[in-house]
Amino acid sequence: MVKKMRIENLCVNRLYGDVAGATTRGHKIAVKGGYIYQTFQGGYTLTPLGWSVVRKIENIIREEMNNIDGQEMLMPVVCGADLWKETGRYDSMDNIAKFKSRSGADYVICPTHEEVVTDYARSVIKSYRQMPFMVYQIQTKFRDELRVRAGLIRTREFIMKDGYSFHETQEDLEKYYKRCFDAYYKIYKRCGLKNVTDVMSATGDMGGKIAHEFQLINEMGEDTLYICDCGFRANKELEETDSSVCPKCGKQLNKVRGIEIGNIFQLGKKYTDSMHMTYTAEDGTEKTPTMGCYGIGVSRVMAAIIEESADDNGPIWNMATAPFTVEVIGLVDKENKTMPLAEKIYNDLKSEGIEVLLDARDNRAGEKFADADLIAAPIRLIVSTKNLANNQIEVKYRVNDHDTSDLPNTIDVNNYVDTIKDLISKLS
RNA sequence: CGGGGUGUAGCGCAGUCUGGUAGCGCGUUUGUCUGGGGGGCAAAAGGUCGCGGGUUCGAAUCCCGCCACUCCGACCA
Repeated sequence: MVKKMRIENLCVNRLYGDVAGATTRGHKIAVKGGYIYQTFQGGYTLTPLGWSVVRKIENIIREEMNNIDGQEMLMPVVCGADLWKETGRYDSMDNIAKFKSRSGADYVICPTHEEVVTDYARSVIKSYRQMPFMVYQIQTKFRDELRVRAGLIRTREFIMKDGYSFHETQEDLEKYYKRCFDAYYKIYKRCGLKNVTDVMSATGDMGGKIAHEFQLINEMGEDTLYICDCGFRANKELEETDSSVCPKCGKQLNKVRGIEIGNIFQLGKKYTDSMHMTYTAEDGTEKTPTMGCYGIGVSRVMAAIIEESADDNGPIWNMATAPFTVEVIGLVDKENKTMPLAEKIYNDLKSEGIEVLLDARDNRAGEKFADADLIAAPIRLIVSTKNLANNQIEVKYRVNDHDTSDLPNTIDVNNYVDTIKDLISKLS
């Protein structure tokens, strides 16, 4: 899936002026850069640019989930109401969108998939030998939230990675829970998120006893976190009692804002009990498995990256998440030497399997640079008469997870492919 | 769902109070000059002024109803 594109054909609308209704920096940039387009209140179209970022985040998540033995699958978005009535959540959850078919049957648009996955698992699992296992999916969810906020930070429709594990014992669940916990930190790091922490959280609609949220500490966050020097960390819902004192050590709690970018739960037997999922244990008796679930708001992660890493001109991706690896900009010259060379570099990089964007428009430099900042390819090549006079191509970097001070500012016009491949690996 | 706000050209807005033939900036198209951080000049295209009803000789403007969007709150990946 090698992506290459001329900028004028990229079906994305970058804005010049103000973005009406955007309250956070990240929301503004996401709209201004043309990553997202609001289709309705709480529902965004991911443009070719935004979707390519989301796909990269998804693939990072896939790799890390597969690394902890997760098995990817896909469940239906819409579900008959029966499964939800089995657990009682059809009536107890407020944000389920419900509708009736023409024949009058009740349906829900799944806000999460515990019921659906448990129904599947109980049809598959007969023996203790089949456990433990974890299945996950990356899929669109819909929650009829009362209020939306800040672009992709809080929407009604969103993309979520949801994983579900099944175990014989609480000990085994806890062991796996820890593996997943660690995998989450790897995911966020690979996505380029920096200020991530975990807090104990309330279990809410999901049920169970133990739950953790992964939070990006950021002023724009809608969650309030309480953090203590002794290591105690909790979110507001859990720690709403005497909010100023740590329940562990008695010291003063620090209050910070966070964007929730993941949530994991030790569910216990809430679903397996109510949905009568059993297996035959080693001793021959029928037993009920215990369960964990693991969510990441994928589209929200993209929003969180922009919220955390951006300058006044646009987002700052890393190599793993940027929509293009390299952008080649040809600056107009009278002799018409720069554009043919820009085209050649573009084609050469393309055939090397590098995701590359070409800006060879007959526009002024300022506009091209502004667009480049919004698209934010980590490596920017500028072909101009100025540097061509010395047989050089200028190179600029847009990353914040690597020191680029030792990297070259120009590249020899006769040997750019190897140099660029080397730069890509250095910045990855 | 409560309380505010807004709907006028692709985007951002003025005009509404005080009714009288639809405006500005940016973008788009054409020409031209320019050419390293969103440039200049000239011309052109583009609107049932959110929708429905009412008042009036005449409604973007006044009245009634509806819808959408948005901000703050309650709710949550």
